[in-house]
Amino acid sequence: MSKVDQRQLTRMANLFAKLADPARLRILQTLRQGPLRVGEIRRNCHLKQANTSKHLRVLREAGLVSPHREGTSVHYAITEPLIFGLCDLACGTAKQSNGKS
Amino acid sequence: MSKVDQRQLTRMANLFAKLADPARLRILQTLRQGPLRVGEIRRNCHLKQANTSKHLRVLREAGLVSPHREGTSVHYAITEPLIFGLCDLACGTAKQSNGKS
DNA sequence: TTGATATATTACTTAATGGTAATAAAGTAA
DNA sequence: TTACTTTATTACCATTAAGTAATATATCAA
Repeated sequence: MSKVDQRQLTRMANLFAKLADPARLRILQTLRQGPLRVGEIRRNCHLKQANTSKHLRVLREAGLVSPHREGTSVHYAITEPLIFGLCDLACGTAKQSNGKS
Repeated sequence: MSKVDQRQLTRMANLFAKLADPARLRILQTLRQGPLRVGEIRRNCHLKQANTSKHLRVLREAGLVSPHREGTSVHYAITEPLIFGLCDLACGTAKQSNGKS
């Protein structure tokens, strides 16, 4: 990361922003085992229907997950497995670093 | 990351939130080479004085950097080098994943 | 067509955040 | 003490984002 320009910093910040939500992290964690329908995600994450849809949209527009219609339901799958490296690292790092935010 | 509870997800999300700002990423990148005074950080990152101070506070309260007074000036140093693993990973991941956020 | 189910979107409120100017506080020197 | 420098804080504005209820859309079945 010796030479990172402003655009790249902004892209990195945007990616971090997508991951800066417990609900979305939970969704990603849930999808880690494989694709799921929206309803399954919603139940697993204890989210309201509209809220689930909004979070999935954020992840979808960020290119982290992708939808696949199957009848009346829509399956979502991880499209960027690299993010789990980020999640795992953050999981370890966040264990002691408890900012008083 | 097989078993992550809600608290841990929140901690992870909080950490990601601290990194979800280009100015803060730039500050961290600047400090990567070694401690710097606030004024130097401010000039290097092209930030206003108050803004620099605010971002440093966020990073400080998150436990990512720590201050050290030396006369009238204050030096800031990285206290959690692990975050650079996150930054480097995000830097690589963010190159292609361009969400339209 | 109607009805039922699954998902997405809209409108709205509330809360959090970044940037800035002005001010305060801390340290040093004279 | 006063004056100067450096950093921190406050008050304010504008923007963004999360959660929710209501509505819309899509698909299939009868």
